[in-house]
Amino acid sequence: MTHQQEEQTYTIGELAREFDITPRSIRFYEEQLLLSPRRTGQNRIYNNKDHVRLKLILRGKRLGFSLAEIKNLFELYDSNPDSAVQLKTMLNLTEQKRAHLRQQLEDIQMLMNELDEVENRCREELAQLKRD
Amino acid sequence: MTHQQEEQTYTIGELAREFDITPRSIRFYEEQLLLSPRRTGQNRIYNNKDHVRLKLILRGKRLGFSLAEIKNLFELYDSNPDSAVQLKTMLNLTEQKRAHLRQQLEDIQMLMNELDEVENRCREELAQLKRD
DNA sequence: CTGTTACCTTACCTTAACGTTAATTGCTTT
DNA sequence: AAAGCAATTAACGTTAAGGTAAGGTAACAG
Repeated sequence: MTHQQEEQTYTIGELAREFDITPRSIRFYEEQLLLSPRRTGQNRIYNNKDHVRLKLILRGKRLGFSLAEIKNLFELYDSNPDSAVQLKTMLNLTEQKRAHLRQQLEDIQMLMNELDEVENRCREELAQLKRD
Repeated sequence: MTHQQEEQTYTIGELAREFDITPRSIRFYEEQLLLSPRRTGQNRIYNNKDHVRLKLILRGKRLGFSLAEIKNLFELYDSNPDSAVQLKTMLNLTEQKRAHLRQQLEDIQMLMNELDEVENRCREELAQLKRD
């Protein structure tokens, strides 16, 4: 019984559609060494690991990280965590990122509050207008 | 008793230092119509309103908004909310921004979780190394 | 065989958000 | 008066993240 590892694969077009980006972007991420899909002839074939990576890339982007930063994180994550030095470096970096995220959370909180106020004022004024 | 409204003012250098950006950036924001300080002769004089605006600009930037978007938000915020149409437009836009922020919150949550895992793994490995 | 579709590469173009440099101006401090 | 400092304008340079156009290949449909 040959145990075929039927791993799922994707074409570049499929990924582009799924994540609502252009193939150009995906190729660009590869050019920047954030992805490295297999090939069949010329064509790129993406597997599950690539799929996950792409998702992470986009998540990182939404949070305002540059592709270079995302690449760094990948490299850290992938690097065999063998030396204490490496591990400590990693801890430092995660702490930096954490600080960044905390700042963003704070910003979001303040903005949300302001949006609430604006919205309330709007609603009141709308109500006023209706009353006439 | 002449009630002097001693409003606080700032030079461009003071603002730059306070917010840890360059004067160039502040002038650029003005060029993009996000600020419009008074002048004494050639020199720019910023008041409290400008100070608040600058803070908002930077907050917006940290959240990934473009200067153009921030400008739009300012204009909406400033526009006299007189017509029902205007108010409804505003409500729509705030809802859009809200969705954006929610997405970011979700992203941050997932990233935080992943950072936690990575960190824990690192700490365990460090402990391992020490034990030898 | 022709056309369509999806993929490919190469190469140049674009936009946002400043950085950098240069040349100038007006204090104020020595 | 000279020097130093903070401000000014103008203009060109830079970087990131793709967009876009041109030309080419492979598979398949009619």
